[in-house]
Amino acid sequence: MSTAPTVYDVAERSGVSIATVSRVYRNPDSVRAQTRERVLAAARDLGYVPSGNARGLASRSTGVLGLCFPDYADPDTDAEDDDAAMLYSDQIIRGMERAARRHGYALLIAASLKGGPESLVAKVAGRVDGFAVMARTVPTEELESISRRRPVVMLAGPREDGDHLDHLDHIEVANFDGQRELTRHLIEDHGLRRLAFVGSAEESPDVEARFQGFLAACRAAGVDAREEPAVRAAMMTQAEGARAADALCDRGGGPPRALVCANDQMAVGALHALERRGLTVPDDVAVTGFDGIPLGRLVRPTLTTVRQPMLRMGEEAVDLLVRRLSGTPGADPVSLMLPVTVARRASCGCGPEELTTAVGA
Amino acid sequence: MSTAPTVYDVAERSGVSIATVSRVYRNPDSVRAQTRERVLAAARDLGYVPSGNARGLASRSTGVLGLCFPDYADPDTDAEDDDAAMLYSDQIIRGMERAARRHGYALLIAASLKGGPESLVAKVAGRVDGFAVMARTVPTEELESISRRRPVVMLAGPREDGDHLDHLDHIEVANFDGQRELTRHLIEDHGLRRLAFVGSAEESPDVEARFQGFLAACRAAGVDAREEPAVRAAMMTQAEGARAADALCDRGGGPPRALVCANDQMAVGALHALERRGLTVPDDVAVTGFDGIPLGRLVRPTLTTVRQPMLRMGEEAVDLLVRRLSGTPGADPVSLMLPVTVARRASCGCGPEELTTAVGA
DNA sequence: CAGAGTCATGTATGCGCTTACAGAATGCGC
DNA sequence: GCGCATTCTGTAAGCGCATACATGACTCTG
Repeated sequence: MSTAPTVYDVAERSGVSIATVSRVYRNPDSVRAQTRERVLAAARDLGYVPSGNARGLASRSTGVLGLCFPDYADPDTDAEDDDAAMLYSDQIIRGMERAARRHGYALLIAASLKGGPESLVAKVAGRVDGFAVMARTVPTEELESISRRRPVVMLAGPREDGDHLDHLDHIEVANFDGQRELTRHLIEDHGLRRLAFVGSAEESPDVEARFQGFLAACRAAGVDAREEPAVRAAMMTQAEGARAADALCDRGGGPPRALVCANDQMAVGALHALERRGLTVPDDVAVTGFDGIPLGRLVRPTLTTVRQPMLRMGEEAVDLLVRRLSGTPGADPVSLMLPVTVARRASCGCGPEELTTAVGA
Repeated sequence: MSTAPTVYDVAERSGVSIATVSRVYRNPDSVRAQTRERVLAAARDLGYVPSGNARGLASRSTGVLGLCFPDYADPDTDAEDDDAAMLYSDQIIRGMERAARRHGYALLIAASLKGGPESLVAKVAGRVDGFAVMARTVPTEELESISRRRPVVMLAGPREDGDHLDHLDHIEVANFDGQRELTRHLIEDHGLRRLAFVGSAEESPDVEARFQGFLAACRAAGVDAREEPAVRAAMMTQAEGARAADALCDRGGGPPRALVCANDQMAVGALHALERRGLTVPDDVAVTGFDGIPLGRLVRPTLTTVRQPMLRMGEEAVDLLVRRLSGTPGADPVSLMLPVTVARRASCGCGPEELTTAVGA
């Protein structure tokens, strides 16, 4: 790995100036064909690759978009089973990559490190033309500051009214409507009335919106529901989901008729916990999730859930960024709400076939 | 998005020199605490984010690793069904991202564009400290030239002996052993003897290795097998898999007893085609794939296949790159072969439970 | 209180490229 | 063969940061 060749080396070897070398790459038509060939030949001989850093520095743009996502890795997931490890952040990545490619951008991705958040921001924000952030990955204050200088779109986190982030674009999904429809289904179509919502201890606007949807459906049907989630899991993982299910079963009055979990991972954990206790899903207890991760179709019974359009969210994010980058700077912040799909599978008593209903937005 | 603030702005605002500002970020301990605070405060006020480009230029390293992968998007896949769209490149991405994060790197990803290959290389190679390439994503000649100046690891493509690429690290999976074991299983455990291999028209070392494994198993069992794949699909997609299955059924002598497909997508296509013809899998015709994509477990009958350890491949790739970046330059090229897992599911006559056997390496 | 030793900070240069701008070639009509 | 419009190419000035080196402010010792 000797020192990499630069424009100077190529220029010298082909007997032109560095400006001409640069032109060959940036604007080929502005160089006479014969000269161009000489330059390209020299570049080939030397193994020349233009430095993205220098190029970016000089031209003030990188041609790269970024994505910061939380480290959702669920340590409970069987490491051997790659499929199950695919979470929905992967789908956002794929969606963004596709859209970015269409627009001629590459994609830089980084999960939040526990190490100082500066590292995340430095790694991503400093190297891209614009980026998307999954909610609560980066401290609000930092985002606020960064988003003043370059386009940022917030994913899956509802706009937090009144705070300083209300000037950045953001994309969310119909958490409320989806959860309400799913809950309505449990109540009206399956006749369940003792429902328990499994939320999370961490403050999450998504989870809160889902809980409100749950409450709305309960109220609409005249079902008694406490104003607080029945359980708040410490983390939204399988282990915590299992623990939550156990806790609910051990409470006075026996297990509820349905566990409405705020995400799929917890729901899968709950499924396992109930099975261990000898309870049958959905006959003894129905279980539902939220997200639509692939694992939900692999478990038995298959998991009834609300599917988020993650691929599309990634694509929309890129489209927004690109629009910002090429558009008028002062444009008003955009807020998208994407519809979700209620997927009724076996764990609520439907199935084995999957039935779906689009909801929201 | 007015002009982004720079070290100069921060320096001025906090009454220090730009060198001190730089030190605050690069080497905080070398600056007096009081000064540091002043600088950080100014940075915060201004919304300062260090330019990755300038940093990279000056320090000659980016802290970013890259991945180039082919555009595997299968247009046949139902766009609504995000799960099914997850291919194994996604798993490599995830594996690389995880490992990269552990080592303090971010990950830049780009699928090959049809547009001039220069774009791919310029986008990725020029912006990273090292990168992985999925086989045949980048023209050999270009790779050859680039890999002289920075670490490159080739994924899933067997070393091509005798060509100029034999000096770069590479990671492959046990294509031969996996396909041989799977074929042996069909012949010996299910007693099938009329097998047809569905290969691909494009030249692919992976597919070739798989075919050789197939042949080896046939020979070992005294089964008559032609020396050429029974069909070479134009592309390795569902549509082409279906077409291949139809072609085989229409040949004289009726359908074979087993379709051994070179990848999962074609196998899924074949499944559909056979169903349309009123043939039952596995009773009339057994079908097998290769890769282990999530979709394989979602189709009915579930797909017997050879699972590649993609997550691990991504992780190993990053480990290799990091080692190269920190190690002695002249070290010999490394070649890893990762074991695969034969997953026996319903489409070969096993199942409904999945049975697995590790093979190779 | 001078001189040596530390630590904190400033000065100056270059990383490899893009891009005005200026200058050299070339072509055209007359 | 001259003048002028067109190409084409070279010159030079940064882009924002890291860092070697120089400088200045102190502390400590004798």
